[in-house]
Amino acid sequence: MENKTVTIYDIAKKLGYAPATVSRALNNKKDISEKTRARIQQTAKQMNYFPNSQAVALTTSKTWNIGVLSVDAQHSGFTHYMFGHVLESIRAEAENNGYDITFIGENVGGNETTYLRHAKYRNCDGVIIVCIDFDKPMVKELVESDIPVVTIDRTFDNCSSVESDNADGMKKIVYYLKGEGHRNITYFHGEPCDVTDKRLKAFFDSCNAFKDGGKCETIPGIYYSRADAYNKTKKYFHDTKEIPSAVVYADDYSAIGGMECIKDLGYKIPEDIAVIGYDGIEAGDIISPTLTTVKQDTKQMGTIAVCELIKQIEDSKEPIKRIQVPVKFIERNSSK
Amino acid sequence: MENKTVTIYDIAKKLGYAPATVSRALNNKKDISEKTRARIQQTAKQMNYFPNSQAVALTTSKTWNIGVLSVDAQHSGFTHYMFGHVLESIRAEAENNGYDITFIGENVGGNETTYLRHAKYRNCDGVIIVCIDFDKPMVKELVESDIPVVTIDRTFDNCSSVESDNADGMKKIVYYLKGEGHRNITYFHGEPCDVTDKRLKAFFDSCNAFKDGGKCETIPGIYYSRADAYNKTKKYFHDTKEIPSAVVYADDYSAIGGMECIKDLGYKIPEDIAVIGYDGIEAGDIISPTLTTVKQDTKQMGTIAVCELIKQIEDSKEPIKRIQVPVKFIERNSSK
DNA sequence: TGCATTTCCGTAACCGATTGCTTTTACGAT
DNA sequence: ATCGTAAAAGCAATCGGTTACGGAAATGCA
Repeated sequence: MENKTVTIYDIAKKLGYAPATVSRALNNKKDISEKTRARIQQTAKQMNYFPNSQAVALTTSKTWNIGVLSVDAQHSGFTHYMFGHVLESIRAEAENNGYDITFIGENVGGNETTYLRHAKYRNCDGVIIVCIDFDKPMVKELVESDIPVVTIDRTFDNCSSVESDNADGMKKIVYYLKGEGHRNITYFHGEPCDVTDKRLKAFFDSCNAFKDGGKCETIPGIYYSRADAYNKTKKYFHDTKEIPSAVVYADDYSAIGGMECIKDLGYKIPEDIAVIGYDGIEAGDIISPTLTTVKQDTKQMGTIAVCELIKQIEDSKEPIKRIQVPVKFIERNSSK
Repeated sequence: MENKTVTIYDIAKKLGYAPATVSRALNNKKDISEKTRARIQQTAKQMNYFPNSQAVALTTSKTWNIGVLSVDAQHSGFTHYMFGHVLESIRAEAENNGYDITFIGENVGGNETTYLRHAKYRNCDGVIIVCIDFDKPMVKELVESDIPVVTIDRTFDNCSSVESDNADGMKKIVYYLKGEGHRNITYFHGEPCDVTDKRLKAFFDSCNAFKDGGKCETIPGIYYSRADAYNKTKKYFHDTKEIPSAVVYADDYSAIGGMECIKDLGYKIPEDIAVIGYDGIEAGDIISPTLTTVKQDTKQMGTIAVCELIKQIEDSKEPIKRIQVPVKFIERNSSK
């Protein structure tokens, strides 16, 4: 087994060229004859040469590495439904473009750092941020740094963003329910954040667009918690004077928790109460009744984020963009 | 905004020392007085210095980076239930130990490479492999290289491995079913691979341990496919002469698909037929009836793999180990 | 006080590339 | 044959650190 890694010096020595010449040949630079270029490339291949990424990065200060900052409320990482799917899409698209990804964390080598320091330590060419708590000072520090950044589901003044069309998603839900004749709708929403704000606004705007005298209520809760949704629902149904005919949840997990409660309370879904979730998780199609929901296009979100970031990396004058990714309403049995 | 990154040369110049001295001070080396060490460390901190990882890696050839190779049959990446959870655990534990992770893929910079080349290109200190197709030549090449490797759910001669106790998991299932009085059991298993082989062997061994004249059958299929499980189940129930009283599936998703079919065929679960899955996905607790299953300890698996790998990295004489991670049987309503 | 050690720090080579500048070579024109 | 110019290749500095080696100063001990 050939254990020693071959460098451009080895190639140079073998062929009698200077290392610089080898470098030029391998990088398809000018100032080199076709003949030597071919010779060098060929020997490089046959010697199984590949560049040392650290050395390249040190001189060119380009690492072909993009940082990913992803923090959710429960710190579930990849196992978070939305983030996991977006991250997978990011990974795949990055790989297609020759980039590796590095997860940005709060500590490096055992001692704490900031996200920015971690990103700079690894010399990330750019960073994609997808997280709940964009208002954390550390996140802002990164966003405001000189590293190209693309954010997902949140906009900042100085960097591009990719957003799921949250307003439209909620609008689709409300218009659907109104179309089905529901007047009183209650929305159990998630933790306050950009996404939540947009959906809340769209919820009220859409409800108000119908002058049907219906009541639209919102109850605060947390994302991705069956238990929380169950408890909040129980309390709400106990306290409220007027039971709504339709309930919207922050996400599908919450919707599932909510449905459990609603069933336990003796209501029939969808006959007595229609239930709608958000996200489009697989389980929505498994449970009974199957769950009406809004599916976010996580694939697109990740792909677009990477493409935009690469543009920013390759051309610092690339204009900042706000990109909306469409969502899809999926009607299933929990609402009809 | 301070845009220029500070180097040890900046610190050296500012304090009037040689760069070498600064390096020694910051790395807590010998040959330096306590006084200067303190002075240098202090100024380094106040100048917001942090090392350039590429430069460090270039000289020390240690990158604090571990590669992760993870390929599943459907290429679902993080979104694969088992792998996603194991990967998250790996990521978290790596971070705790100061390592970043890099996903090893088949192409770098647009052109194809082997896993080994990718890992060497990034100079990974070590690699963790968790995948379906360990027999791929590229995987073998990596396993047999001089890079420390830890495999998950598969053993090789020359590297440590971490395995979920698949034999015990299946044994628990069979012994449970036998205890409940089931004699004929059919096992719809996944694609051929180490894991499948171990479970199959345990299935037969366990069944044979009971001399009750029961029939135990196995049907090949694929992992994580509701549709496949549905179809295989349908065909099996149609073809078989003797309907089994218990059915075991390769994983929980398959079990869910299987249950749909069984219900569609008019059988009651668990009264007519008991169903057991494998993995312990969240949905198993949501569907009805809730799914009896064997939960794999993905957290432990990832954590242990990282710890073992780091030991290998830090001491090349660290002995090779075979580590088994216990599983947990979870009895729910689909079997009782 | 003198000499042998330590202790502390600087010099310089090195890791593996890239690139501006210079030199050599080749070639066509005069 | 001479010169000018362009093409091809080499030289050497550089990126930001680490570390073997050597020298000076400080210390120990007699």
